[in-house]
Amino acid sequence: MLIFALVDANSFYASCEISFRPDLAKRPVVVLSNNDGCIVAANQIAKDLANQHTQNYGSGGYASAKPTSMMFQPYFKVASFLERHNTAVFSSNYELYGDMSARMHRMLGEFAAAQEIYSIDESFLDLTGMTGLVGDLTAYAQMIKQKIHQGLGLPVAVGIGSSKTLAKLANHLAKKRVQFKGVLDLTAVSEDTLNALLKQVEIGDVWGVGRRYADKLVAMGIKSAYDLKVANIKTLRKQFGVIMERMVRELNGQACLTLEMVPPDKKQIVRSKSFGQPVHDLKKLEQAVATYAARAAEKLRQQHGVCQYLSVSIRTNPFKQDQPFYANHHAMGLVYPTDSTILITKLAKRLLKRIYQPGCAYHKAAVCLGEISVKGAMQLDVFAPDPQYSANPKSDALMSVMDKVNAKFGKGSLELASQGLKQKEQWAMRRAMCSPRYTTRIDEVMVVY
DNA sequence: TCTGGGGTCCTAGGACCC
DNA sequence: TCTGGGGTCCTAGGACCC
Repeated sequence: MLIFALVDANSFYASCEISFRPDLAKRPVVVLSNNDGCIVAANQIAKDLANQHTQNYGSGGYASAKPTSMMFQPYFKVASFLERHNTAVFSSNYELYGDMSARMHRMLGEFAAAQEIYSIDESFLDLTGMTGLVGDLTAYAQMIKQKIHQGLGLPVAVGIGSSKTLAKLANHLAKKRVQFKGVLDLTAVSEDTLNALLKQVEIGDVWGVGRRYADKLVAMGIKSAYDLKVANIKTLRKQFGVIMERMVRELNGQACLTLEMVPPDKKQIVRSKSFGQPVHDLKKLEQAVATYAARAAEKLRQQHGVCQYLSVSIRTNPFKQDQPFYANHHAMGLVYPTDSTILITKLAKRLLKRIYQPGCAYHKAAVCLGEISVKGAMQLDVFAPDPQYSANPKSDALMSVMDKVNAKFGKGSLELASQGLKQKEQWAMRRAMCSPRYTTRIDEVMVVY
């Protein structure tokens, strides 16, 4: 039997801050998002406080699957309430959290042969076959928990199960029920006990069940994790697809998901941020977009990628009822995939100009790089869409075609030409450029596009 | 006054090809 | 009765995660 452990830090951002300020341990602590917009982390004391006073500020505008009444509240709505209760409030410090996260994951990696770093504050560990080495897994997990606390001052909970979904679920219970003292090993309990525990977990708290699925499942009479475990797998498969089938199997202890020890490269890199103040001016918008583009390009180069798709979006504040709402985005494919900051920022600015409307109070901008591949592979892909041309992708003939295009229409004209083209049209253009049949018709190709 | 910033996967249907 | 059939690519939309 496979055995997975999920180690998850409690209220990670808040705990990081508390770690350096032990005097805060007995006070409510919250951490705010970018521009101090809303609450993204709250320690247990703050959460309890909020639960007692939910009616004071309602459930908030964010549709979160599993809302804790405190999380994602706009800060301004709860600021005075928090102040009355002597809450410590922090702006987010992502460098600190990133550093603490790296330390925690490094430490956790020491406790198992295999580790998957699942998120900033969660690791899956492979504990399969460890009982012979370490004996009781609950005791082992308690030891892990204590080491992390001693080393970093971070409280963590450990859930153990025979599938990732069960480990997640065990972690959830370990955090919620004080009697487990932060550790629950579902592989060590009897079937009856396991089922009794699953009955106590709301369907929406199962990993992979968001609000939409939860609503639908409840309507079908599936209200708890146990209900899902024993539900008819074929019916669910038909109605929800393969994801739900997998969840049912995982709940039954059949591991369908494996540990991913090497994080895959990103398929898409996004940099988006709301502004502290409304921005009207194109120049200022350009600055922001150029910065985001440069950061995204940096990230792209870190994974040795090149992007083939670029999009820029801007919007006004959707919460401002008294102002007209405007949101738009524009995308382009790049005939030459690139990781160049200069080119990417330049093209991003060009896209921005297409969607910018004077007179709007902009609130947010974003840059997205997509269709990312490893450098060498993408070159081949782009220069040789047909196998018959792939023998020598950088053949003299091809290069001369490109030289010819650039000479005739100016450097960068290919990017310009491909703006707004559909994927298919781009391929057609590339094929046209690569194919000896078309080399004499470059002028036509460029004119057409 | 003041409302986050990232990501992934699956599916259905249409276009197109042979 | 039954009006071809199989395959791929692309896109949009819907769901989820932290």
